[in-house]
Amino acid sequence: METYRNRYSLDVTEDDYGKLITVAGWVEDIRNIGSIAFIILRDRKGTLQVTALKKNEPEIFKKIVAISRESVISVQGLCKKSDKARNGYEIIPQEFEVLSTAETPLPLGVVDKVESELDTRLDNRFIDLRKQEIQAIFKIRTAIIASVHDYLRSENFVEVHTPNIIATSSEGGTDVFKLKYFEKEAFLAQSPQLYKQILMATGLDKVYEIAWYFRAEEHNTRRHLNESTAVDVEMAFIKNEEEIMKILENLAYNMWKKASECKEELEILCKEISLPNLPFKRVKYDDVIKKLNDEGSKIAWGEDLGNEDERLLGKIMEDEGHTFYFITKYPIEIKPFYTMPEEEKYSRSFDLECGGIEFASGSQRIHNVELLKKRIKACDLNPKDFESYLKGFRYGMPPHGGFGFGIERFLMELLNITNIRECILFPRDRTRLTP
RNA sequence: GCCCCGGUAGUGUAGUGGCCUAUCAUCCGAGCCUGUCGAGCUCGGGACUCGGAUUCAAAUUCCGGCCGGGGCGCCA
Repeated sequence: METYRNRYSLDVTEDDYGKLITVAGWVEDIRNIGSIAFIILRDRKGTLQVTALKKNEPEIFKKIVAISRESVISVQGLCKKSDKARNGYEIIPQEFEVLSTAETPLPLGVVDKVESELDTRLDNRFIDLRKQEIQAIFKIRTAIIASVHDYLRSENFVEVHTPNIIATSSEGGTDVFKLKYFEKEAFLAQSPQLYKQILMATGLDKVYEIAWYFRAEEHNTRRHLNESTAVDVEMAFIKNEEEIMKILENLAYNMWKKASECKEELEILCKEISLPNLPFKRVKYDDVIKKLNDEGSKIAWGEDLGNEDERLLGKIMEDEGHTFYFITKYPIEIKPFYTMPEEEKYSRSFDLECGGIEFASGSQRIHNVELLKKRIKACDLNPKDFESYLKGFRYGMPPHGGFGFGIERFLMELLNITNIRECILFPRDRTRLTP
């Protein structure tokens, strides 16, 4: 054989009928009927059938019926029109090569009639990902990320890559992963927050990063990962947070829209996606508290929304016809130190929520170094630990703001996936460090 | 970090002191079968998370470890 593959299963057309073609992939199933045997061969596009008759090709027949499921093979054969085969054609093998033999039994069935637990699937993620419905999640993920690049570049954002190994924790407070950096102590970045802010002092004005977030919090839920990804955006010369919210809602809309265009994948997942209306509803924190209290929540002003409250609000907003909505003007005391205060007790901050789940969190930032130091102290942190960050504010820092937008959370809500671990290839959670 | 629940063949499960030489399906192996497509049929294979305790007797009760699931807090 000159090549292992010159057609994918679903790319075969009527023009190929009667011709020699070469296909390759994984043996999904073998059905040996005695004098005739079928192989269901799977590649990234779908499956096709290889049909072998014992009397015509006894040698190939013998090899075919002996192969184990999920082995990798390449087959050259006659592409024959057939009403009995699902794709309308089948391959009559002339040459047959086993590229890799799968051991038996499989740790996880690809097309078995029993479900497997998520833990088993994650332990054998490479097999789990052979399922088209699992692949569909990541194909949609690719499409979403492509839309992030498309949209933000169309708005003249510059893509950046900031360090993941950093000297101080990004936002203080929450747990960070410690590591040894030669003779020094370092941390894994909780987010690119401090660096994307420093970049606002450069004149790049608009930056974004598809960033890794590392969080050492010992949570054990279906909504949390210790290593996750996000779209981080920061932009300068803004008058207020509304300018950032406009970018965010357009970004979210574009991501949602792009996902809705993944017809094949959505069909595999049996999902339908309807587009939200722009602009998204803005609700002030004060009004959120009122709404929640009216519905029986005991939340007091000044508290952050708990999980139950977030879900309740999601329901309330849904009833009012809003899937996506912003919660704005949070009390300054429940926001991180870099958040721009407003009036006495509020802040120029916002969260983007969808159906009771927080997708993104952002704000206008403080650009005055003295105010920033004051806020750092007020949050029980030491300005000395933030010296290299603060330096960026001393030699000309324009007003700026931005947000972080969790990609896995977004996918989860988009596709109604109940466990966030399904939305990332190799999840890192409280106990999982492999694969 | 706190609380609740669980761990039985490769994968999923049934079994809550003796009916267990542990159920069923899937899977794996052998055989039959010329159109399968959740193929069918026959035969075979394979498991009680680990350590300790209670008991005449433990998959089953108790204690501890390990592993897993869920919730809360925190967050994205």
